[in-house]
Amino acid sequence: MSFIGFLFFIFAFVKEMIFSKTVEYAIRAMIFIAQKSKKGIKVGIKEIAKATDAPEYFIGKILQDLSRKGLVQSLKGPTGGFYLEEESSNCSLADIVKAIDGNKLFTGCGLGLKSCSEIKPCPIHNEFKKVREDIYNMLEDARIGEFSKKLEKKLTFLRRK
Amino acid sequence: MSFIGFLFFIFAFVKEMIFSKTVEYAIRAMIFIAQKSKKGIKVGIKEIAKATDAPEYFIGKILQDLSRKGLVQSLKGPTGGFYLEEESSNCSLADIVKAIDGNKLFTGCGLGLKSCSEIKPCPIHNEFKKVREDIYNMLEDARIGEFSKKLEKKLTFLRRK
DNA sequence: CCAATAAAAGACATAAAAGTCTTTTATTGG
DNA sequence: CCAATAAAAGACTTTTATGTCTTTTATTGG
Ligand code: FES
Ligand code: FES
Repeated sequence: MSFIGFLFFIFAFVKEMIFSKTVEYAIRAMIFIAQKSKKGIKVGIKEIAKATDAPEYFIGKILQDLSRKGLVQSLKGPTGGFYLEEESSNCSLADIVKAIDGNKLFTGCGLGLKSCSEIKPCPIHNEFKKVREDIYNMLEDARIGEFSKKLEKKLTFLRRK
Repeated sequence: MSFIGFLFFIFAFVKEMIFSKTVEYAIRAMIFIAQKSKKGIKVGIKEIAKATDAPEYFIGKILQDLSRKGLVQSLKGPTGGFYLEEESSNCSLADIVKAIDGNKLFTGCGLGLKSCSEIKPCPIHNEFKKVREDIYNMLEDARIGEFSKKLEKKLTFLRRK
């Protein structure tokens, strides 16, 4: 295979993840904001973008949306930025996914039938349903505020160099 | 909320599934072809599109691709169509996903870090890894040929009216 | 009040996914 | 051989996701 062909081969494998880019950036940003908020610090978009390795303007749009929906708080002007009130830092990753992409991930049919149905199930319904519920539980159990300690200790990361 | 607002509310919930449309159509089509192949019948694109409620030209493209990759067999001309050789009907859903979208779904980081890593894990690495493995096992255990009986008995469905 | 700051809002641009159509090639039965 | 058939190939369009830039609005400290 030629070198160019090899590159195509590699890029062919850069697709299809569970979450959209928007959701990925949103979760990383929210976890970062939560960490700073615990110290009473508000953070600006530039800092968030750097810390989470996300496109600056894009993460701005996403947070603007989450802000309208009340999942994150913000303040304009000098000393302004994004932060989380006590209640918001208890929000789950599932809440973020729902706010951005709705319930489809948690209720939709794995093979794309118009809806998931117990009565007229698709061939993988039972197995898929279980996985879907596992995903939901994982995201519902994960609260935005709970990641700070491990991040501080550098046991987990929001970006990779 | 206005009626228009309500419509937007509804449409906001039509996004973000685990599989791409391409993968969904591919799996439905492959299961259908397998069912017919057991009876020694080759099926054309029009019939596949109808039976699986997929866009005709699009499923054509998808099967063309899978055919090049050897996951499905085809024959041109009258009495031609798509069919599965014995070996192909033992192929797993994981094989189909891999052929179309690569390994990202099975190996990628849930929060979109450049790669998933045990050494520098993202905050949800452990939980996500488990879910990811469950998805892989579900798809690897499901063989294309094994769905025919339930489809015949109308216990499962490839389309919903 | 004012200048600086930072998010909100809205318009715009690009890339990728999804879907369609037309032409070509292979196969078949007569 | 020939006409009909059906997939392969390739070009194309549309839609959605992703990403960028510019202008407006709110807030602050001096
Ligand atoms: S019907 Fe397909 S997952 Fe339930
Ligand atoms: S590092 Fe994110 S899932 Fe492994």
